Amino acid sequence: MKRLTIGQLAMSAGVNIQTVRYYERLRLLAAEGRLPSGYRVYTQLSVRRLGFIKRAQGLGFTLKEIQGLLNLRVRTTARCADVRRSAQEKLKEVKSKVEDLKALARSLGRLIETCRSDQSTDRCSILKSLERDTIR
Amino acid sequence: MKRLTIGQLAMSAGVNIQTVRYYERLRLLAAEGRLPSGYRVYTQLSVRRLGFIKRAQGLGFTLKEIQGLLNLRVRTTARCADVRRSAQEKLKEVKSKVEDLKALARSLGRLIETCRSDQSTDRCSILKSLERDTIR
DNA sequence: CTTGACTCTATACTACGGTATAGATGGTAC
DNA sequence: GTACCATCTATACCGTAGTATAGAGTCAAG
Repeated sequence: MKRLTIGQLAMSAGVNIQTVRYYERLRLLAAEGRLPSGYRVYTQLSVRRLGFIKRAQGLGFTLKEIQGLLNLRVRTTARCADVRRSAQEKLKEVKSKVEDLKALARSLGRLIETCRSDQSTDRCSILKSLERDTIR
Repeated sequence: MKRLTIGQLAMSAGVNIQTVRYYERLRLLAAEGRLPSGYRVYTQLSVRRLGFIKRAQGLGFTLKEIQGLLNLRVRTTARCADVRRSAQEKLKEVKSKVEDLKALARSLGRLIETCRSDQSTDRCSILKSLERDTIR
């Protein structure tokens, strides 16, 4: 199996070398081994694991949560149901955030529509609306 | 208008007193004035402003971004058109954030659907999906 | 064999969004 | 008038997720 240095691994995932070492400190990503010089050695497994971490992070999981996911994978006794529950919780959060943002977008959209741009600030409907509790 | 102490204001929004002073340092929330003793004095306006900050924060805005939203209201020299433009920019941001989150929700939903909860972890599709590049 | 890029450890620093503490003073109820 | 709680300033600390730097050692090309 092809062996990689820390620099090559970092490159493969587009992260900083320090980030890889940081993940190692957090016990998220161990090197496969060390050269006599002390250089860390990685393999394709490391590339996949790092990829897993970055993708999960992109899905809104914190590093701590990712640790949990990775541990589930290691403990063969763990149930898929646990992982599923974790993802479902995340999904609920994300959906509610979407609704909140859509409400804000509607508010902003409404304000922009009613704003006549040729007026001075003291008659701007956006500002007037922001002064009241119209936003939510 | 009813006057509040910092403790009452903090209580009204369910935040820490230190948080209120922190927002003051960040120029997000100034006290209406001070008593001879130096105690900060707030009004219902402060309550609404703090409420606005917490709501916007709940919608995923950083404190810096919230500053921008609040400045729309504060800069009296600005022309209404400027305000409108700012609001439009913000709307664009919000909409794109919504799209990102919706994509994230779809990914999570797909993963949850294909995960059969009666399987052990080594066959869990959520983990498999994260391991390969199936997501996105 | 030297040069330059890479890696090592250790430590410090960053940004963000707070929270806690110390020591002093203020406000109020009894 | 004395408890006792609230508030004041200033400074330090927390967790999250990194990024930067110093000083030493390593590797590979010419």
